[in-house]
Amino acid sequence: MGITERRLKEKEKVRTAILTTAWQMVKEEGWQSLSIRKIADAIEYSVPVIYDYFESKEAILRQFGNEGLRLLTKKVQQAKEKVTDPIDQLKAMADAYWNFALKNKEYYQLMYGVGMACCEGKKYLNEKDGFDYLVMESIKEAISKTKQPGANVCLKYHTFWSILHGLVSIKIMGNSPVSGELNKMVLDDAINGFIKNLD
Amino acid sequence: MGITERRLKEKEKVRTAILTTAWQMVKEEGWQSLSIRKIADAIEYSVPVIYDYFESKEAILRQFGNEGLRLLTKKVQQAKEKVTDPIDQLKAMADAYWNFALKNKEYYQLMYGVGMACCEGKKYLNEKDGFDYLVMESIKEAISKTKQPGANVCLKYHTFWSILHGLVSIKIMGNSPVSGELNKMVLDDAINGFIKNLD
DNA sequence: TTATATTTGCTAACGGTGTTAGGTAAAATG
DNA sequence: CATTTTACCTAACACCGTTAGCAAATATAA
Repeated sequence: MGITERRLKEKEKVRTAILTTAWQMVKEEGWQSLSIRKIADAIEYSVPVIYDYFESKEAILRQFGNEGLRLLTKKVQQAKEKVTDPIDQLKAMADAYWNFALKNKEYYQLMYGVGMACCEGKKYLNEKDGFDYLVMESIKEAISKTKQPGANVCLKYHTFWSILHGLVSIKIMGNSPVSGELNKMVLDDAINGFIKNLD
Repeated sequence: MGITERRLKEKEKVRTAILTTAWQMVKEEGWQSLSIRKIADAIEYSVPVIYDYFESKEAILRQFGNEGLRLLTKKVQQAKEKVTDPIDQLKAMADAYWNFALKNKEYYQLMYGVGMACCEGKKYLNEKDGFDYLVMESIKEAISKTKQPGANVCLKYHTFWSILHGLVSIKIMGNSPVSGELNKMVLDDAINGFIKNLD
């Protein structure tokens, strides 16, 4: 069965060629200028061939969206594992989130629709699986040591995430009048406020 | 000169017809489905006529963007004027911002590129004129009464805005697992944290 | 009033997009 | 060897923003 195997591998080759070409284009010119036709042109196939591998352009975007989510979750998890104190964990995770988003602007844009086509949002994410769990765990632990151990963990998680997302998307959109270093200070400031308020 | 006057008024009529038709479409089907051709069709003119009134589609969007900004600023200002204590002002402004964004989703999306085409951001806003000033004023005053009157006002403003924007854009994208009432609690929670951290 | 100039609006096109119908030639299967 | 499946293509459909160029109506000047 060597022949069909080679066939399968070549199909896989085309598939990855589509993805890597698409990714390269996005890195170079942004999501808005990514087109099926350009991909087809670059991999030297005709346009309909793309549709043998992906049912639509959106399917390609979904692929990247989920990939980004996986990478982000991994980074956050690794950051968390380096420390044990829940407060430190929250700080480390905020840092990791921030760094990921800015180093992988394209992923973040796609994942959360920051300045993207197609507003529906969430479209390109199956679930926000790991991240919420990782954060809520630390919050729960941190809260248990305070005067109000009955505080709503889900609410606190949502606040945490909102702060992060707001900061990141303002930064990514380039709407920020604040320069690079100061931005990191804003992050620390906001997270500090969040932590103080846990108590 | 009654004739030319009537002419001018009729030109103005077409211009506003373009805008109101566009706005209606956006309200009904979102920004992504707004097209020059559909507008032309709806106002029963041919396509190039649109270009006698607006130099491009982007110019139309800019129009709405600035309009949204003006409305938001007004709402925030009104909210601020109702109270005198700076802390209360910050809370009131946060509330006003939140309410405006959710009641005028379309404006907010356009203004800050939440799930929109064309990422560049800020594209549709001349300046973020009034809002920043209004907020910074209250922050300055609030800080002066604390132990650290030397804190960076600009940084604090940026933190404040990030929290708001994060919350709002998560809510608008429908990515939020949190329901309506809880969302308001998240806002209050986050702003409380911010205020505690001013001290 | 007539001749010229300006405005107003149109059709038709250019180059771009995602997507699909339908056909051909090569390869795999019986 | 015949048949079916696969791989791939050309050409089209229905959209999009934008613009060139023309015809008719109107306003201005002689």
